[in-house]
Amino acid sequence: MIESPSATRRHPTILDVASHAGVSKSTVSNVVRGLPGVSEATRGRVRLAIQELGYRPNVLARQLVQQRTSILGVVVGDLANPFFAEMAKSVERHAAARGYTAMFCNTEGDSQSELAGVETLLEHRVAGIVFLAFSGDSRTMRETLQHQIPAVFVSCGAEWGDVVSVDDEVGGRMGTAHLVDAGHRRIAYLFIPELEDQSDRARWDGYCEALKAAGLGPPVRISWSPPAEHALVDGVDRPLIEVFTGPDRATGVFASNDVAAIALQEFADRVDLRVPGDISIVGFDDVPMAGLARIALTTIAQPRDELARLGIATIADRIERKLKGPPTRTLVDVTLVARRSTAPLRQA
Amino acid sequence: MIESPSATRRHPTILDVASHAGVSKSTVSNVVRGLPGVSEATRGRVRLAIQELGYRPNVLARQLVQQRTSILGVVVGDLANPFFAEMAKSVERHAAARGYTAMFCNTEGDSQSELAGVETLLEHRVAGIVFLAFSGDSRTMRETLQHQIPAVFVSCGAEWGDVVSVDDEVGGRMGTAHLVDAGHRRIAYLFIPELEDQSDRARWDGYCEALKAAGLGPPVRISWSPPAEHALVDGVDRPLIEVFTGPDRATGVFASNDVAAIALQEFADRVDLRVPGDISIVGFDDVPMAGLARIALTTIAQPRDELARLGIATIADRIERKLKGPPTRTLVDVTLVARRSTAPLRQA
DNA sequence: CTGAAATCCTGTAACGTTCCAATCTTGTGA
DNA sequence: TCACAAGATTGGAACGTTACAGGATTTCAG
Repeated sequence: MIESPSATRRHPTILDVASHAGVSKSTVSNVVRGLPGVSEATRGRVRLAIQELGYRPNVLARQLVQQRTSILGVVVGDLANPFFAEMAKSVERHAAARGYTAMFCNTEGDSQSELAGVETLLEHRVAGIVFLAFSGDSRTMRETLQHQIPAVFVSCGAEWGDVVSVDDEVGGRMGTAHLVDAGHRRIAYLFIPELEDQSDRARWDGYCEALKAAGLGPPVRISWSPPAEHALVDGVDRPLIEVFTGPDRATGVFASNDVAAIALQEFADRVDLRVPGDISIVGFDDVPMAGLARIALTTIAQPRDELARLGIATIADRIERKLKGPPTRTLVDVTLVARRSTAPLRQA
Repeated sequence: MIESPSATRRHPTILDVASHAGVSKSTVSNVVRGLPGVSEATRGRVRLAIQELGYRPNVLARQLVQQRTSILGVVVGDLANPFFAEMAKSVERHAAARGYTAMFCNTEGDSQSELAGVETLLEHRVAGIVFLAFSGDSRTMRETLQHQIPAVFVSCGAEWGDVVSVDDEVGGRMGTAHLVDAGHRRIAYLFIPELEDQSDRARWDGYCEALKAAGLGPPVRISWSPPAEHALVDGVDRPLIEVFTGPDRATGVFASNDVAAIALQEFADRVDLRVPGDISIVGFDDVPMAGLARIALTTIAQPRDELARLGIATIADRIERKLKGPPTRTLVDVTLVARRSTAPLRQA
């Protein structure tokens, strides 16, 4: 079959199929959707016509008349971040399994572009929104709420809406306690301010509690923007290295996520601090990289696929009205994976 | 403003806005789209009504009548693979910058789900498809071609359509030559069969040429499915370790991508082979992880963001008919990043 | 035969936009 | 005061589908 190269032939519509098969468009529609009440003979003829014309239903038109789409918006903090990448992949798979198509939008943790992204999703009349990251910006939230579109927050807290997540506070406590048990007395908390969300704050709470429970303190908060050699330590700008060399130096660090933990490990390598010799590091998430022998990061593992599965199940049930009533809160368990980035404190 | 909690109020339409502002729907449409020919006074009234009702245009309806969407389908091999994750992020950003929304679909390198994904994208009447991975399956290709929808292949070859990519053959040659220059005489080629595409094959060609040019050979082909201790070496199933311990052992490996290279490095670490002491490894892609001090992988770097930018520019130009004529082929340069996974061959 | 039920099929009215030709204002110069 | 142009506004016809009420046709028991 030769076609004129530039003549962009229009898509055949249900009407073309109908006239080609000698039936009405309603019948074609019924065949396409596999509804009963069409004779085998007609069904065959219609299918043949569909084949011959290369007809493909126009989802747009369908969705317009049905007043609902099967698209799920997915808000991701940073697609290039391994944790989000894994989550995004799982979410996409589970969404597809339930008949939804995922539409991602990437927000550099920036509530400005988060808002723009949600706006775009709403214009596309997505059936619901899955937040894998949520800045907590209240306007976005209200926008969404106001339009009565289901939203689920997976692994990122929110005051409102269905939440599927690990118990971040417990995780924070476990990670910190692991360091305490190893004899560390001065333990810092590391996080990346750009990406901080409610989950991080809960992890911080867990960290504080664990410290308190062990009679240690006060908490030390290191906020670090990755490429920096300096960091904001408890609010004052300090060369990062001092945190681990001064008289009151920290020997343990609980990081609110693996990316931060690995970045710190990298920093330590560069300035000749030993991990775990000089610093023991505990991360959070258990990204695939953390399991490499050369990284060997002790971390708090989240069951990513399970979170994605539950998240999709929750929002799908909301959309399909199988789930009604007040927001639900589903928590799944976290586990500590001990690797070689932590060790008992060397006695001085 | 109190709303009944379960009554999912319908979205206001352009007609609601029109009657609320006391104008016709056409005028509202003109205001929304920012067309000229609307008096300032009316414009203001309409904007107010939009505000008050919380109107948001329905992209579906717009696209239906306009016969085109502003959605770009993006076919990704594996979102969790760091190379694809970075590319996906860049692609999304550049697409958004040109007014397009990206719709990803993940195909586990499996041409079955690639086909299904493309099918879904076509049903959504995407304006074009960006392939970040392409199995080369001819039916998919023909499906797409047949519907006259623009497609661009970014960093993955195809016999047909616009291609934006690095010169994989040159890359393969450079990577292999780096090992040759370091004195290695027996150099293997490592790849992951599940994800092999035309780019990989071009890299293989480059590898073979470099070997030939140096008077070395024959090529050794290791196909490896990640968690395995065994591998298909030149077609025969062998314990992977033998490749690096036998009498004719390989001392250098050129891997067709960083993920494979890092997996091999991990394997080497586990079985006590030293990198680069016993094996020198060169990867391809320069994923972020490769730059970590603990990984320090020598690799061929692709300018990912540039590829994404050019890819989006190409397909956008096709869609907007600024680019006509036969398929284009844009090549961008590749650079060797020497790190610590390669070293001169130890003299035995 | 007849009437009713079952089966198969169809036509019309949405859905929420954009496009376009036509109409209604207004302002201006003669 | 009028004719005319320019500007502002409008109504109706698409776009490709689904929903649904009803129209044919067939089947079958009485």
